[in-house]
Amino acid sequence: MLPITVQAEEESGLCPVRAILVTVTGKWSSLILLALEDGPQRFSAIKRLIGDISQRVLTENLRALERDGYVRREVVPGSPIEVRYQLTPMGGDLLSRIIPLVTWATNHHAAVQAARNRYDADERVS
Amino acid sequence: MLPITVQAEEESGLCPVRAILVTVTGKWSSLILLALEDGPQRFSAIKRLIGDISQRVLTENLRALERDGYVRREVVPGSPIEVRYQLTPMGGDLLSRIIPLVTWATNHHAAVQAARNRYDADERVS
DNA sequence: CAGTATCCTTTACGATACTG
DNA sequence: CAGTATCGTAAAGGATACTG
Repeated sequence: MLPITVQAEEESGLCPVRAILVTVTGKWSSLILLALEDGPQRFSAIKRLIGDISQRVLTENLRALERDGYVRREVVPGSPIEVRYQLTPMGGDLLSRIIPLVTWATNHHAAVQAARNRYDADERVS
Repeated sequence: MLPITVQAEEESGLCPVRAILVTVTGKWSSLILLALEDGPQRFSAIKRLIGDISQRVLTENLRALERDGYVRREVVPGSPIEVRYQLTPMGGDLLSRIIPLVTWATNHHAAVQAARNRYDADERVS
């Protein structure tokens, strides 16, 4: 096993590593980080890239990512105003560990789908 | 940007890669996979390793992981019965992409905590 | 444009009790 | 031991309307 505490610490909330993973492994976080891979993007561009995320939830997630230091938010004054989001160095570093996972998923989604179909077929019988 | 569809496909549900990521990036999945890193474990051992997961939720998550082909469930008859869970080759392969992320989190949790403190302090002022 | 505010539904989860 | 069943709570998320 890795030298990390899988188990949460009872006294002081969560194991610090768990505290990071909770954010990173959220439903939207990795997708948002991915959307910033090629450089800064405006709010609306990120929303368009992901597609099925609501404005409210995107804002929430961007704030959480900003809070953790993965993303920087920059307001360009004007009317209408423009807000750019970009990866910080730490965010880029994190993304470089997420990308292998996404690549893996790209290469294995057929195998996973097959496994699901097999499982569901067996379920139907039993 | 990577050659994957960040955006969901409107017609047929989700982009297949997204369909994998939803499971993989769940709150518990990576922890369960991690608990199986060193070899097969019984249900109760996994539960003890993670600590703060309820029996119901652990069962649910193990079933999902089994369905996707990452984990194999094996019942050893007897009384009381024993159920072993172990990684499949595909599950082990997936875990090898998750571990760098966990290692990264281990090495950066202090920096993230500092970023959070900074952000929260600024919030208090504004 | 980039949010905020509000409402409402869905999902995830924990706790507890029970069983082969 | 390894579940299943049931209940209740809390968090996540979608939809819509409104604003500097």
